[in-house]
Amino acid sequence: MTPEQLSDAFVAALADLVAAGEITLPGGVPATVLVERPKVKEHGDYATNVALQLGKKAGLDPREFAGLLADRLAGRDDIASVDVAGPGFLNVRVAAAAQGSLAAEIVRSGAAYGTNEASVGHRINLEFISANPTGPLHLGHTRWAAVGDALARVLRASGAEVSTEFYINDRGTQMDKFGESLAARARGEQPPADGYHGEYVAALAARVVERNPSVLELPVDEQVAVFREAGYELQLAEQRSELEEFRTHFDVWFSERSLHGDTGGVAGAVEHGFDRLREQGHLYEADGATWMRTTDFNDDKDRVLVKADGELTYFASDTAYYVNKRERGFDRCIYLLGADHHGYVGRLSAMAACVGDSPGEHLEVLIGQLVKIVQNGEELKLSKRAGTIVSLRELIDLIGVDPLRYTLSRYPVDSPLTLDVAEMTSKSNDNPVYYVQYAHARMSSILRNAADLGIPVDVEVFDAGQLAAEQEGDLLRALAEFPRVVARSAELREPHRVARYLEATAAAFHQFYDHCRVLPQGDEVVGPVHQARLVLIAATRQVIGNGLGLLGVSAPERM
RNA sequence: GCGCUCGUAGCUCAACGGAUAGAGCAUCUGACUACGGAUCAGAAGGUUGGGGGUUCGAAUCCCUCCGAGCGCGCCA
Repeated sequence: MTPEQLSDAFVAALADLVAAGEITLPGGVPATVLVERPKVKEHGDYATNVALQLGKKAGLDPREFAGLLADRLAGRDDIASVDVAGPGFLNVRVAAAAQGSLAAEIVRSGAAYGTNEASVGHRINLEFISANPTGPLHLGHTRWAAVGDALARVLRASGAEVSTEFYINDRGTQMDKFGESLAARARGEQPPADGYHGEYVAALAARVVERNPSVLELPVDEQVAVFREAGYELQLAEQRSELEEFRTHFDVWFSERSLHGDTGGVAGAVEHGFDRLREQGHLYEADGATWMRTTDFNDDKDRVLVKADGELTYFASDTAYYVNKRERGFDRCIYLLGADHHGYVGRLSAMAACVGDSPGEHLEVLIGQLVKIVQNGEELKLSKRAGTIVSLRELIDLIGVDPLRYTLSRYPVDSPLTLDVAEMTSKSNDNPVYYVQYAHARMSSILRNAADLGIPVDVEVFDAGQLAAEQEGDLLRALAEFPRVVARSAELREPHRVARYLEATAAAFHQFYDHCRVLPQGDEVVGPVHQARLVLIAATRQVIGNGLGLLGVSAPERM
């Protein structure tokens, strides 16, 4: 029995009580009842506070109200007991057979178990990382890569239509500084003070020269353009391949230049955005510049779109990009931004309002706190010689994709984070990723052994009533939670819930394993218990595998 | 100065407004004739930064103070 089915049972009971005239509910019968897993075992398999919530409305003492509900549910054969506890909680114990049948359902569903309908109909544009193509991706970007990609997977599993996008900031003065820095390095000179200084600049410059052997024979001002464009191409290709290696896939790589018609991509996008603002009455001219009146919507100050010298601001591009996203049919545009960009949230929200949208609904900003990484008690910051923050490349080499992705996605993004290299690379239980993966490998091993013994995993001969041990019940309840965990992760934009859930479920498995023998020993004859437990193992392995998949982490057969 | 985010065990972090605030690490004690010990069982560790308020009930919501990080360009 799943929590959803129990919720339906409560709703039906409420409707019955109303129909029988035993209670009155001024607000009507709710569509769902909140059913949760109690932390304490004594409180049953499931609990609900529905009587506490509705008791007052019904004009009844919560305990009395709860008692009426308990009587209604007590007769069902899938429910073993319903007790009223404390101020009016209802504690439910599910019949063993009803609990156990879930294992067979999971095996039948396979990879589809956990998918749900919570976000069906949502067309979501999910933008993250969006780094400048002027250098390597670093630790901060890596956090967004792991979290953003996991979020996309969780949203899709909940039925949403999702496009992941990387906005390439390939326009503006930093690109020229980039070109100047590369050219200077190629000539053996120091880059300009406000240019790019990392060691990678010299390496990149060398690659550009390799591709364009005669570039240094050009006049200096022409060199810059060649270095800028070639460096851009090389650096972007590196970002893309590293992200693919990190299993973070973007559906769309969106060039800022394309908004300006520079590459013919979305010609007139900026002007089109201005038209929208003008229609809505939030565009004005002052001091030779063109402004958006974002203060109409709680921004601190109005924002310039076209500078007095005729140049467009970065914010003008962002506005055009947002309008473009909306016109591509996305009804929710989600931005993952670092804490150092939180000052941008106010103007983004105001901008959405200025073009006629509702911030918080059409435009959603997730702010992530900063990450630090320490090794041997010291912060890994500047790989001094490279002059760059620790890069995605270095992180993958040092830690590995699985531990890196898992570790970064098991924390909520709004918590500042300190990672320890030793912990992430440790192959023991101080490293949650191995704890979870080990459970998967262990179950795979049992299933291999069963196959060797000629014992099939057969959901048809499966007798759910055999799974009556305490650890089996705990494990089954954990498995039943999976779809709602996925749904909630999607709704709250919190993929870390999946990781936490996997850890709890792996623990439930290990405890079950310790207590319940799955395969027959010695001369023992294969019996219903063995067959039932094999189905339970197959179901658990499926759930752990599905969950790891949502985080983009591999589920190994062997370790 | 204004604004945003964050303060939970020694450390790193969890916890739809729910019942006795939970895990891992570190510390201490147990379980190997191993379906994979990368595991399991147990001990110890807390005035959820302080103080008010809201209610049946607050780590969570509101106010205030303290502390930390970040942001406040016709930069990108």
